[in-house]
Amino acid sequence: MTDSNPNASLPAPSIPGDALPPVEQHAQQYATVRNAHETELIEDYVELIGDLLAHRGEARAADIANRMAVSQATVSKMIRRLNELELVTSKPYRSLFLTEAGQKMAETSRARHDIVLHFLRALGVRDATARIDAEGMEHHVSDETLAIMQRFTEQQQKS
Amino acid sequence: MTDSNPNASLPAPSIPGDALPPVEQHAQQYATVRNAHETELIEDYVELIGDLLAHRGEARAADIANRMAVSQATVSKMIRRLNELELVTSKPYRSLFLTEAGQKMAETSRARHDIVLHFLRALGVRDATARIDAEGMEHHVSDETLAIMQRFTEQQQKS
DNA sequence: CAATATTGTTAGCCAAGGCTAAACTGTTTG
DNA sequence: CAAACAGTTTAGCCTTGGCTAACAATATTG
Ligand SMILES: [Mn+2]
Ligand SMILES: [Mn+2]
Ligand SMILES: [Mn+2]
Ligand SMILES: [Mn+2]
Repeated sequence: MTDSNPNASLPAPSIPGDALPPVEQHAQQYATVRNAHETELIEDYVELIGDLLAHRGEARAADIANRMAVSQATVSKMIRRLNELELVTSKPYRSLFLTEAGQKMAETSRARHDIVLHFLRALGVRDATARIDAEGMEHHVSDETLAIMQRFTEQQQKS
Repeated sequence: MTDSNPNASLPAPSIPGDALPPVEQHAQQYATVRNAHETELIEDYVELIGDLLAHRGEARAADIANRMAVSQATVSKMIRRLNELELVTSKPYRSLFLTEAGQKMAETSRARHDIVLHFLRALGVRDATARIDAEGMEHHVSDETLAIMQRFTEQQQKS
């Protein structure tokens, strides 16, 4: 479990900027990222479906495919998964709806996404860039950081 | 390519917080994230190998497995891929080295990672949290945002 | 220097998330 | 109302990134 370092007496090659974190902490970093990637896409689907329902009144597979730039087959397969996870309900060839759990996830995801987006804009990032960065960053921001981002944005607006 | 909205005369359901972005822009958001996810793991491996070489003098598969909390088989398979991509050179049962291209990628990734990490700390995020968040966020931060983060950190340090 | 422990590789499995092509359903329109 | 069109599903393929189990090579140590 510890690093193999059979020859610690070798000269330290070049000055290391920062030391490596302890193995357990380092491992936690990567594990958390892998974890986030497991739910990331699910969250984006559910969030998008929620937005389509709110703004358009319905969520069709074709709209999702267009907005995600993905084939309709891919969306169809994903919808089956969302159904199995009981996040959406759907009848064949019909529009989609969110379950209770789905609505909750959509709301949470949307809120987090907005905090990150507004934070980036408050930082001075151009809108188009902020939107792109937020889409990826949102899934990797802890609650702690999220709270700090929100505070920062509010402060910015008061000035 | 446009949204299907066969009944635009329906009453807009609830007040939408923010409008949906235009389809093309929205699609770009998701496409950029998918793109980042293709190179993310490669970058983390190369960066870690570079760090191990710098701080430990050698990069062994077992160290990578421990630090990433992943099986040795997974690492071994990945190393074959990195070899094919000509990012590392390796002889069976021996330590790893980075090619020219690999060193360049390691340097770039490390620099980006550090900017994000230092930014989060400057924002007031606790170190352990900042490290975890940075590991995921680094792959989703545009050059524009990166530059702004760097400036912010420098400003912070001057006060 | 032989036995043991550690490290690395290979084979074979699995799930996720893409794709295309083909078939099917539902809607619009001549 | 039949035909054409648009939307949806299914089947089958591929790559990535995990895993375990079995085996092979190297390193350590009694
Ligand atoms: Mn997202
Ligand atoms: Mn990500
Ligand atoms: Mn990194
Ligand atoms: Mn990373």
